[in-house]
Amino acid sequence: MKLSEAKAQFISSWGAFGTHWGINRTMAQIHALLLISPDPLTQDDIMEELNISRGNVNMNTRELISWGLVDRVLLPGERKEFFTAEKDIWKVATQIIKERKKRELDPMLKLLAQLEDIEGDKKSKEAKQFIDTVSGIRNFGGQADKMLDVMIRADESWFLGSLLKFFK
Amino acid sequence: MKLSEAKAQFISSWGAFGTHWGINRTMAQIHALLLISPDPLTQDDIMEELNISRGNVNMNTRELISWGLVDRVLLPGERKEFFTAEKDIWKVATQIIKERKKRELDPMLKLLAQLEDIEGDKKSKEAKQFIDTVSGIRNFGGQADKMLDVMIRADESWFLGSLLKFFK
DNA sequence: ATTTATTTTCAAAAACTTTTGAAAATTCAA
DNA sequence: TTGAATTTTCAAAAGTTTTTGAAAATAAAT
Repeated sequence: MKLSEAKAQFISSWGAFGTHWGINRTMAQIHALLLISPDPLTQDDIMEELNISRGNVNMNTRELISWGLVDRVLLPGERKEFFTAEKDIWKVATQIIKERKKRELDPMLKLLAQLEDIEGDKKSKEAKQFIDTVSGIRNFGGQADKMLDVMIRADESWFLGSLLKFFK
Repeated sequence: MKLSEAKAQFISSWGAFGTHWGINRTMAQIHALLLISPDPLTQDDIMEELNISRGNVNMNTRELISWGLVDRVLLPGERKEFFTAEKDIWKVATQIIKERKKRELDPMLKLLAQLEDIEGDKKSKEAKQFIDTVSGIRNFGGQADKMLDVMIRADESWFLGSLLKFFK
């Protein structure tokens, strides 16, 4: 496979996979493009490479920045802004986990805590199943939360090394 | 909070969270409803509880069944089909991980393997960064894949117990 | 074999999300 | 300042996904 072909494939697939991960297609494509670009790119570079509008690039680069996956860089002597992506995949994964935990898991656990104490008859079959389900999810979520906290704080080599030993 | 109110909240939030996890809103709501229902429900029960059409219930229950999260049950003496959800949250999580691994991670790793061997000059800055990025993702994904395999096979108590010791 | 209950299908409608592009705002240099 | 380059915004258009509901198919009872 030629490099140009492989690049196009990578960008398009990363985009498709992104949609399964709560990230929209274009955002994931821009991310993919920046991941394989050795040097920072401008808005215009991205527009041209991916054939998308200026507004679209602007909106999605900002979203990538808010996810902590992309940085704006200013090159000396250049008027335009450049964008560059974190290349270390462990850091990328850690950052995504951190954001999703904050945006999804933490609010869910907060809500479940509230739902657990309901008024009135807790002896009915209905109430029992409700409380059981909610507390089951809350427990599980709590464990996951702790585990992710450790992962986020962990150093890559320490973590992967230990995990491999653990699962060997 | 009253039970009815808490139930409605749970269903609606589970639906909202589902959308972040590659499951559509209604599918997640039906799942939530079944999770908190002590007894199996019919298509009509679900239609009524969630105010959605028959076609919608039919489509989404089938999808839930294909994810292995819901079962069709036939109650003796009843003409209609009933639906029931697996209530053990560890099994639910395991099942979701298994399906997503199959649907997303495995195909991605397969593709990345193909992209790694490109023709021609592998010394250019462009080619180097591309190969680096792809192999980085592939490595990371490979580790994740192994780890998830172990998790899927693991028994809850063994797994959570060990993990807690490990992360204490 | 016919009727009745139930489930499935799927085309069209509704709802939702993403993209565009041109105008407004901002930034920088002369 | 003023003007050119660049970035941002956002309403409307395009695209995508989900939902509906009625007709077709299937299954069960009489």
